[in-house]
Amino acid sequence: MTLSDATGLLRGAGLRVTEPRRAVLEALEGLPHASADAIHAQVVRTLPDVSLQTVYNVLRDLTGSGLTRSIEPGDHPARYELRVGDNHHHLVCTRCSAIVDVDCVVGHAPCLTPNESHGFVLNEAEVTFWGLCLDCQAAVGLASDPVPSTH
Amino acid sequence: MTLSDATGLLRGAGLRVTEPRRAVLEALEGLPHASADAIHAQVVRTLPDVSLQTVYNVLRDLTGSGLTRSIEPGDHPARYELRVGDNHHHLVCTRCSAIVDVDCVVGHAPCLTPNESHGFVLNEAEVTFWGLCLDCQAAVGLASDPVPSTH
DNA sequence: GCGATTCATTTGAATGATTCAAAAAAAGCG
DNA sequence: CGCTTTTTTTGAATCATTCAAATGAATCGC
Repeated sequence: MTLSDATGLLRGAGLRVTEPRRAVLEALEGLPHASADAIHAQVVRTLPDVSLQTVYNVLRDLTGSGLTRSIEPGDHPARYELRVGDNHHHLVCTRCSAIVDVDCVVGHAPCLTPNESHGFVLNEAEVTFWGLCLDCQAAVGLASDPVPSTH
Repeated sequence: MTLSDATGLLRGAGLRVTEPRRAVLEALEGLPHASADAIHAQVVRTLPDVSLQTVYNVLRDLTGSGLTRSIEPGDHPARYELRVGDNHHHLVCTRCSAIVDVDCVVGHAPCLTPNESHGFVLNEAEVTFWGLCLDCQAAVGLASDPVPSTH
């Protein structure tokens, strides 16, 4: 993300342009699905005085303005992403917490309409797929079966 | 839930039968989707000395044994339910946090298979529907439009 | 460009859900 | 009934997140 991209996004959202805000946007480009803590760690590499509290403030404002989206998988700390407005979903690794995006299945909006809505007016269907990522499959395989079996 | 039901469930799961454990099972029958705190409040009505810590311990053990399931919608505290093993999903009210069950759409397992699994081996698809429950629709309507419009 | 006003950031502390740890009590086995 | 293992209690710790007051910076009108 270029400096002017971030500036334009902030202006467009009616937010003041500040260094911490630009830095958080830039960090999120390189670290999709990062936690506040991880974003902070990245931001302080260029702006050493930015506090974690500021990162929380910035993420609150960005999310409130629709520039970022927060996801809260299970009991993990919240993660943030730049990809907004396309209602995509997530794969979460149960072992290492890696997260990757998955597009919503197109054609029949599969999960947006439950059988019975019990009178609820729905505005979002959130889908989280839990499983083992490739790396963790390998790691678990090694741990439980260090010598590849030939059977 | 009768006393012998709870006892049988615990025995069947290989867990020792204790009063707090039976009381938590009974509480969950009357309070589906209750938080640890809410379960505790119910349990102490019959067993005043049971601590919140014990409720957490019990819920950990019950969930570990498959007698209960925990759900963690967004940043809400965890909720617990007796209904296990049928992979149902939940409607959560964004205003009052009410939760109701919805069955998985039958016939085509809609959400269990994303388009691309990115190499993940999946073992669960969790679907959370966010919206306004009936009561909160009424309450919001009243607040924003106290005199029903005739237009 | 400059100053006033509004909004952002910092610092330090508080909160709330949950977990850890050690000691006391109870469950289940023989 | 007594022994061993597991559970419960008590009290404190942890972690992500939020609150609040004071300082500092960004924008608007001139």
